[in-house]
Amino acid sequence: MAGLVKGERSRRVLEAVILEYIQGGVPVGSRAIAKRYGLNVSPATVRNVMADLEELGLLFQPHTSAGRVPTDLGLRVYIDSIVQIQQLSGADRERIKRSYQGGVPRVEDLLKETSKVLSSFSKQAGVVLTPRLSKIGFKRIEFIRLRPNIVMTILVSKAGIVHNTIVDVEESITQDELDKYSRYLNGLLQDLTLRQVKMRLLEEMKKEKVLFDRLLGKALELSQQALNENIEESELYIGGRTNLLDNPEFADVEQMRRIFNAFEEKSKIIDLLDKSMAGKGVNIFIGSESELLDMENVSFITSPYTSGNEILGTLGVMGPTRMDYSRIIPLVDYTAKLLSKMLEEAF
Amino acid sequence: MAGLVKGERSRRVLEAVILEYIQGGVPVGSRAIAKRYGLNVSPATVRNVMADLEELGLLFQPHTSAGRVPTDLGLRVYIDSIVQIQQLSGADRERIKRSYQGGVPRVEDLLKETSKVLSSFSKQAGVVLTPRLSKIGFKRIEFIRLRPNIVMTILVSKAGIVHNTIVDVEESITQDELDKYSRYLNGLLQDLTLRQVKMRLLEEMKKEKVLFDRLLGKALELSQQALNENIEESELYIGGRTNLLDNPEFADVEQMRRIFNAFEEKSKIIDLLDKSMAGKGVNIFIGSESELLDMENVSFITSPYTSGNEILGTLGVMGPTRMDYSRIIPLVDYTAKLLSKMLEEAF
DNA sequence: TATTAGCACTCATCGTCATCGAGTGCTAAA
DNA sequence: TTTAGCACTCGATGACGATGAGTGCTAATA
Repeated sequence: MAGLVKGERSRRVLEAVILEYIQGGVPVGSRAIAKRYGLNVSPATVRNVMADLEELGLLFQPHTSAGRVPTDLGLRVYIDSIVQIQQLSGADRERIKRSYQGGVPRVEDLLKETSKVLSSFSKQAGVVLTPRLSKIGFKRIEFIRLRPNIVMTILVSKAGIVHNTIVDVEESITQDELDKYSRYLNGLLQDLTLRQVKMRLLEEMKKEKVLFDRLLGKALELSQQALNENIEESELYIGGRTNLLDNPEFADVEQMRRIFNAFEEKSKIIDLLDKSMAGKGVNIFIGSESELLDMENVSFITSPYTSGNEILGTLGVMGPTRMDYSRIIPLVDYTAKLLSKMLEEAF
Repeated sequence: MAGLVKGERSRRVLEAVILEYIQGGVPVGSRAIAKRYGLNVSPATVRNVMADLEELGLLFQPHTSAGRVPTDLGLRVYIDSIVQIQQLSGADRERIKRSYQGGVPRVEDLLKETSKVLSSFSKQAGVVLTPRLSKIGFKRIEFIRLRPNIVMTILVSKAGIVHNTIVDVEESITQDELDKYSRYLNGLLQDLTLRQVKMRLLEEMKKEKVLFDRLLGKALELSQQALNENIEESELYIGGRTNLLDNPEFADVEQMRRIFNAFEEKSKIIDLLDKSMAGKGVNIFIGSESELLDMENVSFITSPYTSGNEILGTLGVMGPTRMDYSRIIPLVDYTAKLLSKMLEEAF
């Protein structure tokens, strides 16, 4: 796709149109480009180039006498082969780091804060997909008897993620019994991920001795139930939703409704971010490319974050396709790396 | 204020204007009211009455040749002394109950679900303020050593609300030690509310024996820290934000921005709901009455919910001042009672 | 005296129409 | 190959009049 645009000048013009469009949000004409951007050619020449670019599907003309607007494809080409991503300035990095001040935070708070950091530095919405429970390392399980036959299970991960469930048991159990269960399980499950824990529990349940050891059986059953639901699911933190309202292209209510519906549903955005977990480094979905969402004009810039070698989740920025990619791409990249580093310490 | 409106007919007219306005959202004229609402008077008479009501500040005329619109004061009079709140129909009650299907939920899920129920039945936004931690009953405390000098504390309430904090300790502690602490505290603190727990801890720390018992001292200190923050704060669940986008009066972006900013900030709405915790039964804030919010045209219909005799939090519906009060008031009322009943079982 | 019919008046809304100007494509000259 | 020149397109803007819903006032009526 990089070879799609033939000459240096065409590339310059495409870049100019996009930069101008990103800044102004209105179709951009040949004059403006010829004047600024020091191409040293006349508007007429620019017009010719633009006509070529339009034929290639990179630019688009809303109506005959209007300027040009980049298409999603045009943005794609620009991002893949024209724009050069510079590093974030040292000052910016410092400012981002400073946003995470304070003592040792809980992982959830760290992630929530990250969504805010992303949004405030991008002036768009920041999104952070939490790690799936199945990926986190087991630390401890507790059972607490809330009512005679209602037990709360609390799972704590190595990194300090807490997850609780309510289990309905058929016969009433005493707290003493429950304490025994948890002591037993805490010994058995050290140093596994929750996914491994789940499998381990299944293995154990098959062993013969379970048949003879009621304690064991019950403990296994209970924890199995606690793990049964949604350990493969992630949560989504969204920061700075209202920033999106400042984008003039979202001024009409219909568009806004779609976006805020997606915020409320979350599942669609989660699916999209899930996808981006596979690829390393920064990932970009431009407008219609993310078919999942019935949202035209919306782009995502995402990056997975890790701890050690394990990919835990994804974070990113959501904004209009007309977004300052050259600024936000390094922002997302840096934030992901910073978060990964902070998590490395915690996990 | 009830006596503000002199005659029966005036009241009927005020009611008619409000009903018509709630339905249509546009200024309502004398003809429409004379025709429907069987007043058996001519439009001219209605006009005279309307002029009187305007003088009283209950109606308002956007411009000379337009119909009338109720003012916030007009709505207040209507709600306080005209509208009669009927019971929710049995069918509606059934439908609401059915929304809470499924097994024993966690309290948080129950509250979150409630915000959704409120929004879906009102077609507006539903809000639920969670109980302050300080009000809930202590069940259990656990300490977990995440890293040598980082300890996670987990508080569990009787009703199964889980709250965790991270505490930074100066010298490293073993898990065994921590287990001793928690055993000790769990014995000490049974059957207190968290507020009482906090005070109890302070008392204990003053006793002489603490000076001689290092274990004791450390345990107290640790739990004290865990309780230090935000046990007087509440969380806010908001359901059905996007419903508000359907209200034509919020079509303009500026208004929308204000509202969604409030959703993101939350603190203003929390303050407002906090206020309504004092009054028993349904509470109504009409437009400018809730000066806290810089939101014209927004009303809140709220009600506290309880468990036993204790007021735990508030729930309600947030919508345009032009809202179907006669339907939503009983909805909020019933939902608060239903939730209270469900919580009574849990607490 | 309270109500109502009648009527002139007001004013937001809507469609029409002309103007304006940014931007284009094309042609011919450089 | 580039560019100056020019006719053309078309959305945006604003003026204008027609429309009609709704009013307030006055005089007639019950």
